[in-house]
Formats: sequence, structure tokens, C-alpha cells
Amino acid sequence: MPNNQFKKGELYSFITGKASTAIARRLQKKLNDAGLKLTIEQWSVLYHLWKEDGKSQQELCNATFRDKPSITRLVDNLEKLNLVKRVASENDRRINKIFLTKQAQKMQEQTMILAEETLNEALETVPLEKIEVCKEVLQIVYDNLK
Amino acid sequence: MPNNQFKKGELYSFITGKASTAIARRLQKKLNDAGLKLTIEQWSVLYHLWKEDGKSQQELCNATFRDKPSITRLVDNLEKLNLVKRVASENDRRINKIFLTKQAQKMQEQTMILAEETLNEALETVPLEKIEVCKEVLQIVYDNLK
DNA sequence: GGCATATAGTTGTTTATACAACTATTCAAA
DNA sequence: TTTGAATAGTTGTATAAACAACTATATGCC
Repeated sequence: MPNNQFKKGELYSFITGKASTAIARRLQKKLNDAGLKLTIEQWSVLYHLWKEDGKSQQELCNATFRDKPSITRLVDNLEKLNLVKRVASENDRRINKIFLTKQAQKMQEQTMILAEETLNEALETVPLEKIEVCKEVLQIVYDNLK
Repeated sequence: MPNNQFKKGELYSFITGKASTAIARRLQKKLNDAGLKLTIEQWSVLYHLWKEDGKSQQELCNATFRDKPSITRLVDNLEKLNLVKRVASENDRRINKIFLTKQAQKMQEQTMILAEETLNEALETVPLEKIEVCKEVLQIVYDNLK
């Protein structure tokens, strides 16, 4: 039993993602307070389009670790908010490419600042080298389970 | 900017809780495969009742980091599944104490084994001392934001 | 060319979350 | 003792996630 070092209470926090839930809630609050009508989940889709506009829905599935129906509905809602537009691909008509509107392009800087703020608040007082170890462990966990 | 060491891609993983999502999905799959009709969220409520039966809904809110409506509905569903029972408190009639049924009591051992299995799979190859650092960082993150 | 199969996306259903507004009960202070 | 505030829980509404079943288009093999 190589890694069975979890006392009961610690097991719970790992499974429920207490820390990342707290981070997401804090960022959501910052978005609300800034008057941005945007959920974290919508933000997470925009995030990948800011990196590269015109991704397909399938590419957004892979990038955000969501299934296809989830992305369909997030894109539905982002379209209603006038933040993205579906454009059928020329080459392959099964594919929708998703493009940011002007309005969404303008939101990038402000929301990224809020995201960085959130992480700085979350990691206040944590030494750099411990953050590095933590990032490394979380990546391994993800790789082990994917 | 003491802790602003996040490159863009890493920022994303921290906020979205990629690792804890993967852990929760893996445990959900194990519950399904074992034929247990139970969501992770329902499991997380039972978890605290297994530790101490008869907690109030408010105590379950605190223990699971959920708000009151979320607990109301989780308890609704657990009651429908015949896993818990609401019992009005004698002393204070505002309070519901939540008690496990026989059926739910019997599920503890099996699901705890699945949860530990999940974590062992998640943390395979991660050295103990790194797990300790990771737990510590996640706890500080939670404390910083709560 | 035609058919099986794979891929991209949508729809239906159930469960869960977050927030606001609400009811019921308790407590405390004038 | 009454009244106003605090506490416990519920209900309404919007958004999201997971899974299954579905449509439409593309691909590959005969």
C-alpha cells in the first residue's frame, strides 16, 4: 500500500477539491463585483479562445476537460450573451468554429487581471518552491487518472 | 507581486481544479461500476454522517462547504433513496437532524475502500514528502480564501 | 458508387450549484 | 411581554455537468 497515507479527513479534501472550489468562488465573486455577467465556466471557454480564436467545439472539449453536450450549451449561452459566434467550417461541414466577438475580445485583459489577483490571494504566504511541488503533484494526479 | 509566478496555462489548471475533477470522476466511475447508485455529492454527505450520525443540515453545510439550498436538495434525494431520514430536533424545532438508514450504514466500508483506491491510483509514483507539501499548500489556499 | 464506420455536434433527462426570497422558530433587549 | 434580529431550513430560478440517444457529415474500403 505505497501511498495509503490518507487519514480520513484529508482524503475528503482531496476528493472534493476544497481548494479549487474556493478559488473558483473567489474569482466568480470578483467577476460579479466588476459587473461582468460571466460564469467561471463561460470564462474558461473564453480563456481558450483568447489563446487561439476559432477553435472548434471539439477542441474546446479537449481544452476544458468537458464533454460535448457541456460545450454545446456553454457555447449556446455565450452566443446568447453575444460573446462568441458559431461559424460552420468550409472544409468540413460537421465542424463549428467558434469566434470571439469584439465585446469578448475586450474582456480578456480585465478578467485575466482578476484571475491573477485571485491566485495571488490564494497563494499569499506560500513559498515559491512549495507552489512548484504542488503544481507538479497535481499534474501527476491528472496524468495518472486521465 | 510576491506570488505572480503563474504562466497562463498553469493559472488555468489551478482555477479549474483539473486534478480534483479527475479524482471525483474516477471515484464516480468506481461507484457506478460497483453498482452503487450514488453520486459523489451524495457520498460526500454520507461521509460526514458516517463520521458522526445525526448532524443537522447546517452542520452538513459547514462540513461539505455547500450552501443551505444545496444541502436541502441533497438530503431530499438521499431520503428518496432511503439512505437518510430527517428527524426534527426535540430542543430546537428549527433543526433537522439527519440520520443514516441501515442501508446507508452498510455502504460505508465498501465506498471508503473505493475512495482510498482512487487516491492511491491518483498518487501513484508521487513521493510521500511531495504529497505532504501539496496537502499543506491546498490547506493554506483554502484558509486564505475562506 | 455504396455501405459501414468514425467524427462533430445536438437534444433529453437527472443531478447539482449559487443566489435571492421566503417561512418558521428561537433569542434577546427594551 | 412583546417585538425585532438571528438562525434553520425551503422554494424558485438560472446555469452547469454527466450520460445516453440522436442527426449530419465525412472517410475508407469493397
